[in-house]
Amino acid sequence: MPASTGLRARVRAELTAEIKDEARRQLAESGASGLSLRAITRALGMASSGIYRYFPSRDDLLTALIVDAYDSLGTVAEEADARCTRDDFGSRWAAVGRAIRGWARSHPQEYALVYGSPVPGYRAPQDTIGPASRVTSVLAGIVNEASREGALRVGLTPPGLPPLPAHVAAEARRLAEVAFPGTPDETVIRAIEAWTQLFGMVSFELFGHLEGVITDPAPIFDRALLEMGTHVGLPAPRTGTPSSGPAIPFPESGVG
Amino acid sequence: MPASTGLRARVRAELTAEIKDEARRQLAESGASGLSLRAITRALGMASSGIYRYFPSRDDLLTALIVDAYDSLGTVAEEADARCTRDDFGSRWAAVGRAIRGWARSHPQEYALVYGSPVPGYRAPQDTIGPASRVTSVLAGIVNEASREGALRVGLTPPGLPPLPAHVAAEARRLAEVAFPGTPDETVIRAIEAWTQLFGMVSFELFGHLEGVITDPAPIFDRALLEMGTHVGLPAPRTGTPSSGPAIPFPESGVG
DNA sequence: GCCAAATCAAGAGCAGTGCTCATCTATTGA
DNA sequence: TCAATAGATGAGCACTGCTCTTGATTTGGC
Repeated sequence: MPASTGLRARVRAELTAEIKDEARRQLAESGASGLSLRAITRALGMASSGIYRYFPSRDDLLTALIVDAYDSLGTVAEEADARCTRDDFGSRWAAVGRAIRGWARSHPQEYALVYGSPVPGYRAPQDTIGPASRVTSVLAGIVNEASREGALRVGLTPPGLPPLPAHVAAEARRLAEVAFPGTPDETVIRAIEAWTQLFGMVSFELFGHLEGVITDPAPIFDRALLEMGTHVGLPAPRTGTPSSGPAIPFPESGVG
Repeated sequence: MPASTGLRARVRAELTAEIKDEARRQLAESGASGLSLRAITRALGMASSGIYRYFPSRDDLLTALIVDAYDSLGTVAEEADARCTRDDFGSRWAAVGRAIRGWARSHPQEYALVYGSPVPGYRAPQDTIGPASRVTSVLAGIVNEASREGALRVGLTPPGLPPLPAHVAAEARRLAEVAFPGTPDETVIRAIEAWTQLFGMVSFELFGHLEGVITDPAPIFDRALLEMGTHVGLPAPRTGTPSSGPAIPFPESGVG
């Protein structure tokens, strides 16, 4: 018995983890609203009322799962980025995009939990905004570093298009201050567009809106990644055309 | 007593409509999983078991609401398109995009129902794919007509980018046959990108992922619409810069 | 080592849910 | 007119989240 405050605290931490693990298992096979506190306690062999000492309500459990999901996705994105050659910005963008899609496909219910419709009557607490920003930071970081090293193509607005309206430019400047230091307004706006495009496509695929429209989303997704990277001014990947892995099959293997 | 089969059938249709109306009301204030059949019957003053003669299960009611939502959104998109000058393709694209966002903002729970995470344990039946395709058809129709009338800018892939990979081109050709007759492969793929970008941005706004990132989404959304229209080769709107209406406020007013 | 205080486990219970079923009534078509 | 059918009803089942009381354990200060 090393730590005085150890025994009880450790068994509590263990049970908390077990509850979350079982919750994740049920989430994976029944979805968010199929998650039942009583079923969890039943699987763990404890009394149904006992779980409330660990998670004061169902929403609190859900929040914990959301935080974990954001963290899991954030880690995957960061690792994918870290695996790339630092100044190959096009490849980094593509790699992170593919990592996000891969994580979403191997954790569909957790993806739905964080990027689907907000759970009814549930308002995201402050705890989630920290972990939520990790993925976004990775994507923004690529654009920022490319900008800092002069690898970004600028002057993006084509001749036929009007320049950024005042409201848009103002928003871009505000955003540049907090997340895109030294990046041109046009680039900031296009980064937002690419960001929403990326998650829009993943969500459409995961939520079934590509069914009957696109037979194999992987190559389309890769092409979109390439074109959106170009759209924000990133250079093309050096290592040739990126690939989202196997064509049709993409079981539970994905990233951890 | 005019029609022999009339009285009973009409009162049944009326009650069915009343149930859906009450369901929509509850949906708007409690979300999809807050929808309770018993609460509906309570509000309608009928026995709780009576509702099952009109909707055999909760999922069937949900399906009916989904179909109605798709139809409502489809109508709004078609009307917005119809209001535009036929050969002003840039304006049509922008108008339909803004109509979609407007409908989503005034029917957030119904939008979440159809474009959010699929409700747990619920698989979309065939009934939904027809109405679901209406919005998509409007968007595709704009690109198609522009293509047919030679208003589409082609040769979109910039010098630095590789041409469409074989898999992507094949998918584009397949899609062109069913939805984009005579439209170049590059355009088809970019239309898919613009489509997912549009709904990606609306979903991010509706589901709170723009919170703390973008203060006023309307101008950004308009700019994205403009740039994505250009991305697929549509000409710029003739009527100047489009506007998504009032800056911040956007209450329940929207489209019906 | 003792003992009050805090923590935890357990079970009963409440109000709510979707859904089924037997029963009774009202409408229908022949 | 009358059997067949559709509709309305209330009881009941199994489930849910959550509360509260009761009793057993572990803790930290003395």
